[in-house]
Amino acid sequence: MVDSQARFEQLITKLRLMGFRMTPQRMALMHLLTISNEHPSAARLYEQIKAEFPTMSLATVYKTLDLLKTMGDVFDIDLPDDSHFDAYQPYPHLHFICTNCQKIVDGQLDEPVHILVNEMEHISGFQIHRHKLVFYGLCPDCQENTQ
Amino acid sequence: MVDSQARFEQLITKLRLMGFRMTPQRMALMHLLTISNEHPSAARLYEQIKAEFPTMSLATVYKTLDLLKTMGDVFDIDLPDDSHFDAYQPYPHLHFICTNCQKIVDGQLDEPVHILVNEMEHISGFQIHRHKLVFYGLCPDCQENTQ
DNA sequence: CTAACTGCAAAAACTTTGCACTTTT
DNA sequence: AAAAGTGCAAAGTTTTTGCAGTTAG
Repeated sequence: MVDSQARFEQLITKLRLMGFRMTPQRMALMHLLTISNEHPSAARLYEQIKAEFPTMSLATVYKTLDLLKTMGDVFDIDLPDDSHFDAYQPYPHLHFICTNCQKIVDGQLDEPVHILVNEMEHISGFQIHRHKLVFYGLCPDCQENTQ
Repeated sequence: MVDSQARFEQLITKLRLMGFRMTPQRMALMHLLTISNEHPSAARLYEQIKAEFPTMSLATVYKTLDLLKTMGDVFDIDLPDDSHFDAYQPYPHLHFICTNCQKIVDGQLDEPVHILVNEMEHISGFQIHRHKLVFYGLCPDCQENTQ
């Protein structure tokens, strides 16, 4: 277990260094995010903070989450943009998403993934039926163009 | 490459067998989904179909997507429900989501994942910075209770 | 003191739903 | 002919935005 208090303070230090102000609202949200193992929705975060902090607003939750996302300290389990559908393919597959040009590329599944899934079933005790593997990074084109 | 025409026909057969009717709107949507490698949003699907099929409605796109999702032939790259945030943790990690009780459980990353990521970088040519690994299935509790 | 942040309320974006009409079987 | 599906329009959700007022630095 990682010391969440330490992570919390580390985050605060980082934001201060970057010139952001430390408001009680931000503190509360960051504390909640670092201290808990849950994966709350924006609305749930709002409710929890509001309980001990009646002046908190949903808009501020969103604004702060945006800030943290931009800085890479928080991320959605969802994709950043809108929903993208993927038709069934007879083989399970995975996705590469370029963080520069937003391109989504399909990948094939092979040996290492099967090994991974088996291992994960073993570790988690879950009966795994489906999985979603997404890798973010620079695609070959964008690697060239940003050099 | 898999024969997408075959997948298309396979899907149609499956739906017919299950007693669903084959409307031109459904055909068009299913064709689009199986034929392309893209990962379109609902709105984009709607636009594309509407171009050659002016009577298509967004509502029908959603209804059909729901149907296909329920049958497991299409899935969102996003999570089914609302966004859930995850605070930065100094170590990258993965998630197990129970498809019965919706519980989200964190997992640790270890050897097999590092191997996987290296392999994926190699295969895709992407410079991978981040990844999202989500496994869906029945958690231990729900495995018991559904037996 | 002033630039940044909050919180309201209004707007935008996305998805779902009800119901009369149409179409598949 | 009957059951299922469509499409409209309205409602529900979630997220974003503008701006006046407040506050951290």
